[in-house]
Amino acid sequence: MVSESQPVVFHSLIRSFANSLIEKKMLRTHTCGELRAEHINTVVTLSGWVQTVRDKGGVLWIDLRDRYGITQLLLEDGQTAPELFATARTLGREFVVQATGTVIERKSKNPNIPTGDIEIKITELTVLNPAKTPPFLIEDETDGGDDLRLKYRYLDLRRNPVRRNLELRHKMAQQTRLYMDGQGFIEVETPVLIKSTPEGARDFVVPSRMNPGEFYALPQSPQTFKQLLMVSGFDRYYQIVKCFRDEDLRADRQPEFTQIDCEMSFIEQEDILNMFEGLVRHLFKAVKQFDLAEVPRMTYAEAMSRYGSDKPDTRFGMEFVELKGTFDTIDLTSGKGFSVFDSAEIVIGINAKGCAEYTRKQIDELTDWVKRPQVGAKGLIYVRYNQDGTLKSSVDKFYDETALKGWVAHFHPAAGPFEPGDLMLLISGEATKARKQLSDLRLEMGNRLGLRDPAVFSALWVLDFPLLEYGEEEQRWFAMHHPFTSPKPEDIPLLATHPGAVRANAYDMVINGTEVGGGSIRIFQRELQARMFDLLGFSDEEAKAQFGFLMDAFEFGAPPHGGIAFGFDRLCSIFGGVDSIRDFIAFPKNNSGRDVMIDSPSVIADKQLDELKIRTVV
RNA sequence: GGUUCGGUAGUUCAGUUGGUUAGAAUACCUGCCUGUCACGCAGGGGGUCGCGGGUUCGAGCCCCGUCCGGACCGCCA
Repeated sequence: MVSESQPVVFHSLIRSFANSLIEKKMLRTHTCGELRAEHINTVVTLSGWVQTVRDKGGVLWIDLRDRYGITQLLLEDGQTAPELFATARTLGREFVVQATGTVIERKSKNPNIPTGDIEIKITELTVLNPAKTPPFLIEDETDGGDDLRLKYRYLDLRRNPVRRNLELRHKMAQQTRLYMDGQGFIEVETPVLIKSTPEGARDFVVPSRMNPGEFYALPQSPQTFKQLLMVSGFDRYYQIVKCFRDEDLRADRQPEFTQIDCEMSFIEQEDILNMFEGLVRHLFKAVKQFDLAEVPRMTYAEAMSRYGSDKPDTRFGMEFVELKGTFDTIDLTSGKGFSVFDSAEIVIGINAKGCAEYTRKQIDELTDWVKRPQVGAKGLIYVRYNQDGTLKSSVDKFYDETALKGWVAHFHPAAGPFEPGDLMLLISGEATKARKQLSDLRLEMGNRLGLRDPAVFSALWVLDFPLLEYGEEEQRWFAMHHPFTSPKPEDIPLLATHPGAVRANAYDMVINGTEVGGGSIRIFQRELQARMFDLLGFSDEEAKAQFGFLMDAFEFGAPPHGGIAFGFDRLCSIFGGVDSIRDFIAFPKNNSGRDVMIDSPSVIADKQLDELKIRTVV
């Protein structure tokens, strides 16, 4: 469309643009989204991007687009100057143009767009800047793949769906600040160049030129700083803050992401739960006009036994039923002996309602699905409750109908009453693994049965997480949340005897199966904090070197405190009803942590490496 | 680090058992068209089939390697 061999045209473009500036004419009097029937007969000037040109010969329309909408420009044979037609016929997609004309009523209206009653009969048309043909369609339903869209993100951001996501994000941030401010919280910025710590996720590190051989780390969260702010007496702090983790990416994980980070003093867990249930409810109301139901609470242990997950999707039931295990179980000892069940620590199942008509092929396919390495089940047992009341299972060789009827009767109402037409899917094995596998299958069945509607919101508090988990490889205990999390007072005696049984004053908020926020009541006494570090395998010296400043601070009058942090990007994506957080971030990284638009990370010059004293001399 | 799917026109994709000149849609270009708004009609241009090697009379298709991308597992206190 625009060839490089048009210097004359370009010069004239620049001249006409200059002229319009010299005439002190406004580049626009209105946006492309605001003109309505009441503006008819007004002379207006619009500027924007050419969405499309529809040339009918005797009449030609230009759809002019900006962030606010699309307005149709009209050129008509006999009414519009021929030069304007000539200019209009040079326009390509995404040219930036300015047009002046009169708002008129359309002969044929378009009820699908807000400006569809009017059009602009133009008298002036200026190309402010031509454009190359974009590599993908700038339309709601684009033909561009993810990679291409990221490479030309500035074009992708012109599209309505992505722009709307950023507008949603803006609204979420605004409403968060409104709520937090209303509750007396103060927003304090904490440093970005901080200190690397061995616990938790990998740090991004930044070499220090002035301190050769030494490195800053970018914060995984402002955790220690917000605790220090509590010691300073800022009893209600929050921050909408960038955090960094050098771990592998996912659709819902970026190396840099944003948290709503909060901390309060002189509070108990109950205060935090109420305060931030309030925040989430406020956001739903203000942004989605949705009245979120009171957020139910569930202990970690309960979540694991009912859903096999610490972040269950509670938009649908399909709860676990234990046929063998630790809770409400039945006798599975069969006369013929089914070694798989006999040797299993646990046998658990779900009710896939209405799936009894699944063919052998479909069940085989499900079996293959759970046997994939990502899920890792050894197999899948089914019991089909036929419409005629008979039962058919994959273990008919081992269990008679009476036994199977016992299983069916064992399915409690929360699992979905087991009725003719239903399909029981059972997984057995070691408890932790089997629960995880059945949880994966439950979510997959939820997807297949359309039970995970993105327009439905179900929130949940998960409470009483274990304080510690054992790392088999390292042969030591790790903090499940982080090392500043306080144990439940009544469990403190267990620290010495059964560390794995100690429950933490820690809580997560889960919405639609996604962990959107998590926090804890912190340790605020030096003694207990030192004991935690000891349990986590820190020597006194290490603890002092890593967190001495915090331990010191605890000796200068630390108040009882606790807090929570919400994953802001995730929260936005859930509000938007989308799984990926990428389209709620203006310029995200791809799956390999690369920004394909600016091509980073990239190599740096030897000179820079020399200055930083980190150059490897070969 | 691993599993898996993919890489063919600007773009999104199809391409049979290895066999003639690699197709479709859309985008782009040209012409026609006075009420379009996913405009329509007619015509046209556009390909190192990611890259390297191998098997074969013959490779988009098979094999090996490699690069890139997606989803997932590990990882993410």
